[in-house]
Amino acid sequence: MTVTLADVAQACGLSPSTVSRALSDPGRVSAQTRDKVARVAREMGYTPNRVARSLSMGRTGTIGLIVPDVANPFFPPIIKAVQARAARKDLVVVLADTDERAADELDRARVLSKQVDGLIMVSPRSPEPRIAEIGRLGPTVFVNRHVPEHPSVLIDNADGMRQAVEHLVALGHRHIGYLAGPRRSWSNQQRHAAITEACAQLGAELVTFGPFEPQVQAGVQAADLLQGSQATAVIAYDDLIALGVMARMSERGLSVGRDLSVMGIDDSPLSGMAYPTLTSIHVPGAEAGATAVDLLLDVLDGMHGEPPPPLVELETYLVVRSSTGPAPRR
Amino acid sequence: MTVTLADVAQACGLSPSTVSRALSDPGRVSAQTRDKVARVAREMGYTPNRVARSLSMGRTGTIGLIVPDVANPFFPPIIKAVQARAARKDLVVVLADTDERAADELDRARVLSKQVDGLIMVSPRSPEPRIAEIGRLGPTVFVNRHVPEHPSVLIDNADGMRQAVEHLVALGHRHIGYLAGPRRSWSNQQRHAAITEACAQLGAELVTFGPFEPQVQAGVQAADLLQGSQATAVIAYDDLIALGVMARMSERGLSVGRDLSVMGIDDSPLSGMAYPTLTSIHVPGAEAGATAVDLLLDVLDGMHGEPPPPLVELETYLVVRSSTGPAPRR
DNA sequence: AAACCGTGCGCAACCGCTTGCGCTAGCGTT
DNA sequence: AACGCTAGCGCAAGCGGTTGCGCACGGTTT
Repeated sequence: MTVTLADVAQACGLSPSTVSRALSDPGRVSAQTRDKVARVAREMGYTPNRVARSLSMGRTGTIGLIVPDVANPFFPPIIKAVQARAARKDLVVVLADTDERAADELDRARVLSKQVDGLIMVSPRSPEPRIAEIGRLGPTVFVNRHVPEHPSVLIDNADGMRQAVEHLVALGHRHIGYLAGPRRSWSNQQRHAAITEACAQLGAELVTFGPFEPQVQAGVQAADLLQGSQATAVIAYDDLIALGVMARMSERGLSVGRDLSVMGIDDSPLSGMAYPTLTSIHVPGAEAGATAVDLLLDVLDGMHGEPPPPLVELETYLVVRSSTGPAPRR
Repeated sequence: MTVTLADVAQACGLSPSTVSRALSDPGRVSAQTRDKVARVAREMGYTPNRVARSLSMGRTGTIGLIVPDVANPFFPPIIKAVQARAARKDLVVVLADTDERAADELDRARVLSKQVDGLIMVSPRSPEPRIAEIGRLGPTVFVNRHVPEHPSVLIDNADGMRQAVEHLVALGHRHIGYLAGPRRSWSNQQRHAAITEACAQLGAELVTFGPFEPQVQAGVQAADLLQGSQATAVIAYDDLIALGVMARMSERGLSVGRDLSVMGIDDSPLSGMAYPTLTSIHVPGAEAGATAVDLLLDVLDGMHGEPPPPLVELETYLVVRSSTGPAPRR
């Protein structure tokens, strides 16, 4: 049925070993042999069996990618970038979605780890010890979470949050709300801390609400909690929540950008399409994904000198749109 | 380092074959043996090597999923559903993104086909012969494209389009525009044909523009092409294009829903968040994804009776929001 | 008591490819 | 002319499981 290396070898009157070398490591065989093998292989329609190769080489040519929620618009660009970068390195990527269930992360990682060369964990929600266990499963790089002893690509949340607060303060806002993300989210912790600090330094008062799931629906709830608050501006943990807030506000007849300023984080493609367009902190997801692949490959290829675990931090920047405006007089 | 079946066997004083059976097919060994093996395996931290198993069984426990663009919001729900359904069947999914390049589909499919049990091709753009070739690579189910001799899950575009046109005609529109999707897109052809027919039957005049890529930016261009047209309402190939049109119209000071009615197709999560909210034809992406997995499994498991290639057609329905309204008087 | 049978395991081949090592032949040295 | 070296291949042993077949043993039939 399917043509194997042995078949080609027989057709060429050579041994399988030679054919193998001719195909994968030309230069170790004579020029004629190489050409002949190449020709016969093509004629016979030979395609190497990747599984067999994996078994004997101990390398699968596959990387695992685990994300909390494929449907959250923050992740697709990352997934896409990982896929693209991996593809050009002749790797395939297996994808797992934990549906925001932290408990599933370890399980999924366990399953995948047995058939991939390395793992990329994006925005993992698991508690510290469990994360460590995941790290022990095999070469792993973390995105959006700092894990000691492991390469990670992080977002410079501190800087982004500072820009956000500066922007609001410049517009005259003195009472700012933060709509927190999942309690277990590392980036939520980062963002919260950074905002707190920025507010303190810039003389704004901060009120925190939440935690909220990163979903539009949660933003809708959040909007109602804002009712009794002093806040004239809110920063949401992510664009989804921000969109929910805006939708609900508009529904209640309030004008976002005038009566209330709303900022998102991620600058997902949505932000430009919403109404009003959403001011957001741009987070370079695609870049993060590509970088993660690079780091992983560094670990896989260069088992040399054991360089200190690389830690890449990506810059963010503020994108001002129309959901933020001058603080209303009271 | 890593503990293998042989290690466990030795520790138990048994042969590898027995251990293998004890683990995968209890019932073929005595109760005591089964328990002992299970215990020792656990103690030693044995985890089967999936690659080795794949090689000897000829089954990888992996399915391939190829989509045109992960970043297009229509696809993530499908991906998520496929992943979820596969996971509960103990399958992992490898994902490939062709970035809307039809030419890449066959290549990616070739690569994946060698390490998966089956393939799911979502909205493939390749021309007929190439599709056939993909189908020959191994068990394949197609989503959003009808491929004879292969299981496919389709969207009942005809019905959806008819609903769309009926809606517009009921609002008094007599000149309708269709913003076509990629020429090679099967669903674009379907939709175009269905709209054409519906317009003919319902007495509306149809003008087609495009083709356009399924991107917001393309919608922006499309909006400008609409300028000189008679059309008082447009149906876009997908939500993205529709959103682009709306954005551009608003920018030009026109009121979508009054001056011009706009409809999308897909009813992606975006539609509810846009401004104005987008009337759209709901396409059950998640359901399609899950169904595709089921069909694929049918093919893989039941090599029995060779039932006629199943063809599942999913229903669509109209979701009226505020981007469509009565036709303006002229 | 002899023939018979089912249960529980082990043997060994195999899945398809990679790779360390050894052999051979042809070449250049001295 | 005898010898060492190297380029080019083949042998065979894995990689870690699965599985058809046969064997031994204790227990039933007659």
